[in-house]
Amino acid sequence: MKKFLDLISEEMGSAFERAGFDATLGKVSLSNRPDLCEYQCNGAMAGAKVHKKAPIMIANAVAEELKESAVFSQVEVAPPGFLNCKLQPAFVAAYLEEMRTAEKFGYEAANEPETIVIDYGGPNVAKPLHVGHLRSAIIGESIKRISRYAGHTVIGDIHLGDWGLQMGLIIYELSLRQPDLVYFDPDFTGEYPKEAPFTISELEEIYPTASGKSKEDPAYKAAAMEATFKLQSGVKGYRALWKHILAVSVADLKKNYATLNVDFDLWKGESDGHDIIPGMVDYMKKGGYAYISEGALVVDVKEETDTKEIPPCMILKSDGASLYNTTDLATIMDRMEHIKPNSLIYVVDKRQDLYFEQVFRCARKTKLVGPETKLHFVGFGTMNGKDGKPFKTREGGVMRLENLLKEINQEMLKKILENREMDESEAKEIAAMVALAAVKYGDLSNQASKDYIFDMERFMSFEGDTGPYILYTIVRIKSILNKYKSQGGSLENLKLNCPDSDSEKNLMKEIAKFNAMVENAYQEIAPHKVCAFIYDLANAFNRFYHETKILTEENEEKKAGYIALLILCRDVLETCVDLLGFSAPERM
RNA sequence: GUGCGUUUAGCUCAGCUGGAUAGAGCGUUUGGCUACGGACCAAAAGGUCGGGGGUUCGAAUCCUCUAACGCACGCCA
Repeated sequence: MKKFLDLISEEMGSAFERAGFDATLGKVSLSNRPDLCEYQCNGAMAGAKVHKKAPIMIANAVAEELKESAVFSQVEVAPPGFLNCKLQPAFVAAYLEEMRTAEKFGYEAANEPETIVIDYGGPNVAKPLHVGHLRSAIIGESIKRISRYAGHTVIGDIHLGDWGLQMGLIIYELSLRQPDLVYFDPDFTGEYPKEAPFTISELEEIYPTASGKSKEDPAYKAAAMEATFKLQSGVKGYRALWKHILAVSVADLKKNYATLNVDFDLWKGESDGHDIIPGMVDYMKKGGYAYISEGALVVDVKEETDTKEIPPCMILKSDGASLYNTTDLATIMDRMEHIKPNSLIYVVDKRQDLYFEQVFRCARKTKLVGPETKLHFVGFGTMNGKDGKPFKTREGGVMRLENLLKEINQEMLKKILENREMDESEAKEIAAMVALAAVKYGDLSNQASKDYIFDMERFMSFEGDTGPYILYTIVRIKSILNKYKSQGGSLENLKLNCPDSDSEKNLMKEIAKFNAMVENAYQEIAPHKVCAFIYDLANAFNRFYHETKILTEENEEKKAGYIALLILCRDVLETCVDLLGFSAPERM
């Protein structure tokens, strides 16, 4: 379906043409003077120069052409040349009726689907998720869903941190605690046990302990590095142990991401790049891209247009070890070879901007990535506390994600039980849904690139621009529809009314923005536009609801039309909420 | 030091890519429950869009200078 504004603009454009002016001047936009009109066109002003005619004259001529329009019920001219328009209710209703019955509400998904890899999440193995991981998960998940809705093949890759010194630390610490484990016996030739010799909570304790020791004790650190090296060079027992660590950790991560309603198509990690690193390094050397500088292997990524010095992209450290850039480049190489994406999107802390600039340039220069493949860095800002400083626990430590969510769920449960009577298990389930909406909406309604203040009290409020308010609106609609059904009404064979109140027409116009909004959110990689849309839509619905007797409407046909509008409104809202990565309960 | 980002109502944030009187929410003040969920709705007050200069019919938006804050700047990830 054509976009609503485009249709209106076409009508306006053809009037410009008939009056002897350029049709492209007929671009119509939402009015910023709602007291005067619904839509406006400023083309007469823009066209004054080209056509060497006063704007007011152009506008008058155009308005004259639109007197019998099926689209506009009113076109007025205001100095110096604004065209102020109102729409025919029947035109609005017809558009909505088409939307209602169309696939995806008339949103035209891409007819040549692209393959898009989204790299987000980025947790470290054996370390609990903390609030720093929250934004990547929430934003990445939403971008994935939006891109998918736009018709593309989207692959979400978690990109685990599973290969660095952290692994050596854990293995070494284990060797001290349980030296008798077969993994540490170099002469062992049998099968290693299937069960891991530790649980996730033990792992989570081992890592910080080991990390602390290595900072104090150089000998300990050296031993851990030795263990890292042994692991990376393929010592069997170490690899077997590493696999256990990975398995235990991934199982726990899956559980945690599931509560966030976040899931990944690929659970690849830095380790998956490891095997291709030697080949890649070779390739970069042979191609003449990489050279030794200050002992390290680097690729120059400077460009003439740079306004500042861009340091070279480091491929190998001076001791020959790989680093972050190395595994990222290897991962890119791997993805280009096996997935051949049209586009790669990284949802990462914005402080890594320069690193990714280097990595992207390096990937292009070395032709790992061709010019036809897009590389996007979606850097997100820091999640701050109410004091404007990075979010911490009350004690000043790093907040575990699990604890944060638990706290929020409890608060929400309390709120819900205050307002409604229901049994505890249902209340808990609903509280979790609403709490998740609060957290996600609170995050996504801000522009991703900006820092934002994580104010749980505000996010959890049922009033204002919040997740719970959106859910409340959806639940309210569902409740009305249920009542309608229980009164014997049918939800089938309905048809929208021609709107006869401002609030009904206004609600329809809000819904009509849907396809343009999705397109925009996809193009701009901007989930917050979805939030802005549903907030406006929820407001428009509540206004309509407040002014309209729906179930007590005596004219059955009209009542059915209201119901059709409610269904459409609910469906659009639920679709959008799904694009953001949460969902609405039946009641709350 | 260099580069990037941010700066819009008391607070938290939008601003559709240059349009008329800059918008929401929270908070404050006020009004509205005999209808379908008042967890709602309506209204008021609140602004030199960090500051200066420029571009043009017209600037929060584009250019330039400047200030404050944040971040990043080769062997961490």
